[in-house]
Amino acid sequence: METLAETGEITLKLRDVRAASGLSLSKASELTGVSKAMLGQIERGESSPTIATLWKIAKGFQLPLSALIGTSVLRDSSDANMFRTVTFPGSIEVKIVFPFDPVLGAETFHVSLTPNQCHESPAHAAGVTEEVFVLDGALDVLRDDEWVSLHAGQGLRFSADVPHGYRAGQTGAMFLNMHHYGQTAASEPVT
Amino acid sequence: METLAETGEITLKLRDVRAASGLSLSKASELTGVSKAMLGQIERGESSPTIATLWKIAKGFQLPLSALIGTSVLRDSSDANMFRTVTFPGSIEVKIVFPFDPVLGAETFHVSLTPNQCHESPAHAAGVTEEVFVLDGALDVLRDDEWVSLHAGQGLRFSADVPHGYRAGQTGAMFLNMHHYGQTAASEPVT
DNA sequence: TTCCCTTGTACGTTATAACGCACATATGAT
DNA sequence: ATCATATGTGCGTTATAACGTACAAGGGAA
Repeated sequence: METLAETGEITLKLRDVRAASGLSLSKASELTGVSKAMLGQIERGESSPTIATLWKIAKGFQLPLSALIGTSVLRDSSDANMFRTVTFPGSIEVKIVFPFDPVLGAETFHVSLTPNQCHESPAHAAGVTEEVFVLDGALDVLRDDEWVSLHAGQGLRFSADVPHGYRAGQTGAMFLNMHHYGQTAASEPVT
Repeated sequence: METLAETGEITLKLRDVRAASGLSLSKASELTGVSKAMLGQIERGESSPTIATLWKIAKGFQLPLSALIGTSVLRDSSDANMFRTVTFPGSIEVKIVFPFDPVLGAETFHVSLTPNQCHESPAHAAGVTEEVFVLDGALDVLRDDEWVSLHAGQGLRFSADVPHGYRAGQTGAMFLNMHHYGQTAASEPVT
């Protein structure tokens, strides 16, 4: 089995997490039930832990597993990218509310539809989920070959790995559209 | 080391994933580079794979790691849980727009604040990100010891692992509040 | 039926994850 | 300075993940 050093691939975020919590290896050991020797080796990339022990560690630190596997420190995208109003050409008017963040695997758009305007969308990649929250007007969402009617203040969550679509009512519609992509940790090897 | 059968804990979704793709153990083996014997044991819960091999599998199937670890088939929460108006007692009025989904690791609330009402929130777990989208009124968000002013139609994304807070303007405020937890898979043990 | 191929599982071996303990190096106190 | 405690790393042993091969069971096709 290859080691992290040999493959040059990413190290788990364990060291960062532990440093952040200010715990020693010993404390972390009794907290997680994993020997401190093992914890040390994992931090140094000398060992590729089992998901069982990874789970113990995450549980001990009360963190989700993803907090350990991905690289990527959460960067604050609020300043630079906030309120950017890049608008897609062509059919519908789309503003970027929250740009895509690889850590979250999510992005949010603000979509405006003219009265009775219809927009069809092909199937996205597997595992993609969309959320729709209607801000104003009436909106029909095509999900599983069925149109679901929504009005302002209502929301709908659905899998976007099948063809789907949006259709505004007679007064047009404005809605938030969140895209959730599987997870991003996936883009980097772990050992 | 305990086995899945002994601890009664969750099995990885490998069997489901492979069944869905219609591949045999042999095919899956040469696709992922993991021996078919190992794949079989993992499916039966007789072995707790290393994250290294888990990564190989995910890579072979072109899936994110999260597709293998969590349980939880993506359930459509649109029908049953939509518009549930569970309201927190005490201070602020919160409605659940999108309930927490372990697959997405995300949830969305609809929060209403009375004029000048203020709500402080302690630091959440590491890796938690919040997004705020103002629907109506004026809202100040405390982020990094600094109040950021938002009005209707604006959004703000920030790390929620530090204390933060919300303060409505003189006309009150309504806003969507999205919580992104790292990833999910965290809610269930893996071996 | 018999042959052939594929499915998934069982066995024996090797590689290594995980453990407990001991050690070297701090950092602090008296 | 010495003593004390705690840090992180190295070593030897055990448990087990991972491999390769061999095997029993289930189809087809002749």
